[in-house]
Amino acid sequence: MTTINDIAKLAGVSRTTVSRFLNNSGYVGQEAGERIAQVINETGYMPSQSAQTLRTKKTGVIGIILPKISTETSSRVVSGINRVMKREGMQILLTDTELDPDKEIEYLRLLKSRQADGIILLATNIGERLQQEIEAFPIPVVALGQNIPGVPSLTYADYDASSDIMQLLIGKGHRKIGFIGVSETDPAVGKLRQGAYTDAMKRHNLEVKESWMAEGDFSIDSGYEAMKRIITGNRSALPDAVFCVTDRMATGAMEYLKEQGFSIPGDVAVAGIGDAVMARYITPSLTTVNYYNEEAGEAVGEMLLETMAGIKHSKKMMHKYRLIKRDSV
Amino acid sequence: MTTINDIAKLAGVSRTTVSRFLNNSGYVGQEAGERIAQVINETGYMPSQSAQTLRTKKTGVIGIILPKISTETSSRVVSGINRVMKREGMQILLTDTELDPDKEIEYLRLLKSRQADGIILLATNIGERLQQEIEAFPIPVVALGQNIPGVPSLTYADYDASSDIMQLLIGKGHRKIGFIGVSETDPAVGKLRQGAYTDAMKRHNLEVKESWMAEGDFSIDSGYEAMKRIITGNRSALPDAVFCVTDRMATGAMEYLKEQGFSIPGDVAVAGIGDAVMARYITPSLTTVNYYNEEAGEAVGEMLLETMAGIKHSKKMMHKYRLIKRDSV
DNA sequence: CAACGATGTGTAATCGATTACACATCTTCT
DNA sequence: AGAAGATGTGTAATCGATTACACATCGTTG
Repeated sequence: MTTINDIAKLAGVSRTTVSRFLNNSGYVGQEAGERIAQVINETGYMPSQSAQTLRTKKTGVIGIILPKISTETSSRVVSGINRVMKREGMQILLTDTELDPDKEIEYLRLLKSRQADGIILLATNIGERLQQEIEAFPIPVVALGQNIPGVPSLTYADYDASSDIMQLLIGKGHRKIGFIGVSETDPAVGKLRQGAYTDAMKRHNLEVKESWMAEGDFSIDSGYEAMKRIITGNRSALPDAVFCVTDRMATGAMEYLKEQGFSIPGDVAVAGIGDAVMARYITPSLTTVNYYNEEAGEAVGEMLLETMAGIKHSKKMMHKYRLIKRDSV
Repeated sequence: MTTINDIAKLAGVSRTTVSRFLNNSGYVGQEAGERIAQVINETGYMPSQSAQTLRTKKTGVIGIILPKISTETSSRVVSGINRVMKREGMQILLTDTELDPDKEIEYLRLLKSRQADGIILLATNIGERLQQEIEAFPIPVVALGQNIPGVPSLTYADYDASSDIMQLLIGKGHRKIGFIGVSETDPAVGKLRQGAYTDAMKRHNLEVKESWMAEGDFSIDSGYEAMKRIITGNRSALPDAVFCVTDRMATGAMEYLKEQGFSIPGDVAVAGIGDAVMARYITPSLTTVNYYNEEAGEAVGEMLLETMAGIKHSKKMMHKYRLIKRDSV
């Protein structure tokens, strides 16, 4: 590998001058500059990032901690983050916790040792230890999707969006509404969305039957199984609609309903959240909420940038969303 | 930030001993070791990656150059790569060319300056310049999906898989088979799959009508538009099947056909490639080919690891695939 | 024309780790 | 008992950049 010293030697100047040329700091003479430029071109020299980092403490890398790398939501968000980071000439270091909370801490530490300039955390469930770790953390951390106390967080409008879905369902005349959710250890998807469901039911004096509610784990299959449990457990009093907290689970639920010969939305209406690409192309097309994940990614990206620049950003902002009415309701 | 010097001071030893303790190289006394371990625990010290890299030339990071970050294929592949890299304690640096060939070179250079230990390249179209760049590249590069001369490459069985699809279509009695492809600048998806199509047609003495062929750009919409062009341009002699080179374009094509009241597969059969999640849940479910992208990711990962270890791996291997027969054919 | 600021370049310290080499003890073996 | 090896630790050079400081030259100004 060619180093700055090689360049200096070849161009007949000191490495100081080369460095000045590269960062255009200080003065560099016309002639010297040209010689350096030439040599750099010929050699294809690029400064060693690690040496630069060692001196400047800036890596130009931000870390993203994802619950799962290969989901539509993740990749949309990453894409958004990528856009703003690219603009700033920053790279992204990806890590994947596979839904294991211990790994969140592990990766936080790892990103510290890699001296990431900042970290974006897409947590699912947030524990005591996580918060403590971040508390004394030497590099800026921002969160997306979950509200983490003491951390600048950008959250989705989970409660409002879910309420809108419920409003739509009820507006269409549905009264016996079921619910397919996820574990309440997930504050946003688990708690908030379920809260919106029960609140809406109560507000309209509708009965919330325990047996109309089932829990999945985000997967399509778990939606299928949850729907099955609801149907088989309520032969005499079937719900006429089901609110699923993710599109994937809604897809599974629809799959089961279709298999059993139920018409959607005739017999049972189905709604989801997330606006997966799939949602538009399954039959019937799925009513859902679009969260603008990519924009959210851009937004946390900006948020992190500002936090890194020292701007106190601890106020959490809600992000816009859009209800998409299709044929499943 | 605490450094190795701080630890040394606190533990009352020299930084050499601390380093030896950390890497357990050389001897470290029982007592000294305990004191060091203690101090490290108390301080939460982690060695500076950049300093280590500067000395050892190893970053523990590999770069991935993707054509597009937010696609199902990309995220599956990345997930597979991630699995094997995690096992080796390596991190992943992601870059996204947004289908711009110039960026492939740009990112190659960038990853060089970041001293990635290796690079995995998912190229789409491969030019002269790219090859030259890699030729003299100081760090190991492997490719996935495209066969790049001089670079260890893992390619999918594009030709065979496409042939199987054609075989299936023809076996089902279809004779007037249309084709929705992508630009031939993409050797794998563009050329190979189209080659399999025309070869199969010729082998069976079937006419290949120019107007039955259309080109898209991977997007669902482009599949829709391509299908539209084929239908509107052939009112008198409609194809009775269409082979689409990706599931997304197949989805778009089906969408148009359904809109126009064609029955699938009754009037027109449709087949894709890729086994997108969606493929199983649209109606009718889409006949396609699963490429085991995640396993392919693991495989290139291993390939890169071996290349990094000095094992000459220039022989390209084909990866397995699986024909998935569903209801659209 | 002396003084001062602008311009151009070099010397050497520094960032935080690793590691070759040297040195001191302590065992163990003949 | 003396030599050879094992054990434990420290000194200092090194990796490739940035940057404070010093120095030289030149044009401008009062």
